[in-house]
Amino acid sequence: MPGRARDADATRDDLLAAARRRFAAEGYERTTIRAVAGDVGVDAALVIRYFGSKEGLFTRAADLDLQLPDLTGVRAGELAKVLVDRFFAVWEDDDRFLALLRAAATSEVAAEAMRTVFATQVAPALAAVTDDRAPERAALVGATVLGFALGRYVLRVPPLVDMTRDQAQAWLGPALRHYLLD
Amino acid sequence: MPGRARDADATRDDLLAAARRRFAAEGYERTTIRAVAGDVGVDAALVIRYFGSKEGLFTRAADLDLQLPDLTGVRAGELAKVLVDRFFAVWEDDDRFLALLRAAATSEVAAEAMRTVFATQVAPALAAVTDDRAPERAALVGATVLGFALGRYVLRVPPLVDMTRDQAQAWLGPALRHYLLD
DNA sequence: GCCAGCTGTCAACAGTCGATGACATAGGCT
DNA sequence: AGCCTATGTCATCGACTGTTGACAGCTGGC
Repeated sequence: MPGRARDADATRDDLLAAARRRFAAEGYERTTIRAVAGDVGVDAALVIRYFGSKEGLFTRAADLDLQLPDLTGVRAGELAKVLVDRFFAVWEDDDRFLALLRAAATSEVAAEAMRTVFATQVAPALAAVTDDRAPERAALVGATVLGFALGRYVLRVPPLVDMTRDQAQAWLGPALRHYLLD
Repeated sequence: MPGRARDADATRDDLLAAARRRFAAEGYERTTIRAVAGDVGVDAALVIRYFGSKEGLFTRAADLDLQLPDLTGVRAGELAKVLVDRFFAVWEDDDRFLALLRAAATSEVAAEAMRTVFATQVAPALAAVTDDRAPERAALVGATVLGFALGRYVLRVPPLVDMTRDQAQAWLGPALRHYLLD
């Protein structure tokens, strides 16, 4: 019980949290297993034992659950607000999203993971409010929020960084509404 | 004159072209100087002699000139078409943009270069057609096209990949118009 | 014809990385 | 208490990286 108890599950969780921070801040290639292990105060070999490989660690660290609500019956005027709220929550509560976004630019595995998020989470949720061309609409909504997140969290373009959640909602709302309903 | 003439300028150009292809396809970290040199059939040390370092090579390879036209007096209905046309040209005529986009996700140098493109090319061009909140509007237009490019060329989201230039224009047009004029 | 300098090569270094397998230690169960 | 397994460490391997300095060969000007 003194200091670190020998609790494999807790160590695994710590490693995943550290991996998320590193992947989100530095991308896939610049993140080293040694650094992640060091953050937790553990040997790098343990990471390999627990997750098999660096790719295995990433896959486990960056699995993303958007938890999009059921949009059936949501009024058109409320749609964008609900979506933007949810995306902001995903972006800022956890490092998973940023880890996935940064890595997706250079890793085919991560890009595939991102496509899967689109296909299994975004598209089905939006299908409830669009009657035609659902895949295109979902892709355009995704591109919109990805572009915003890229500019705000990765490129750090000043006007996007300084924007409040409400301002972002006011700007993105009509665009999302257009992609979903026009 | 047989085979490769000993022409330093031509070799430099070949190296830059090869570097653009590699950076665009694999990102900054996965691109090795040895591979770029190998593509041209030259020793890796020569790359260092010509460009100083890997970062120097990247900077020279990924300098981007959008050549945005003067938008003064362009009718509101034509604005989006002009912009989308120009961006498609930049995306598909050269690998510079993709190299910069991919690298910007993991390299602070590349992110800074991207911010500079925003500040010195996009924002001034758009300032001609917006009267207030020009920086925000420019940033949102940038985020829109970046998000689209990310989905289409990097993540390869099927609906975006399959979209024709005209379809993209039809979808993006109203969104850009909103960001610029509303 | 020959030398000087531009163009390019070669070998190597110093560091880092992911991954492996042998080894140590702690702690619960009997 | 004593053992057995889960947990974690250590040393090391082999490959690859950016970068450097010494060297080689071609070519144009005197």
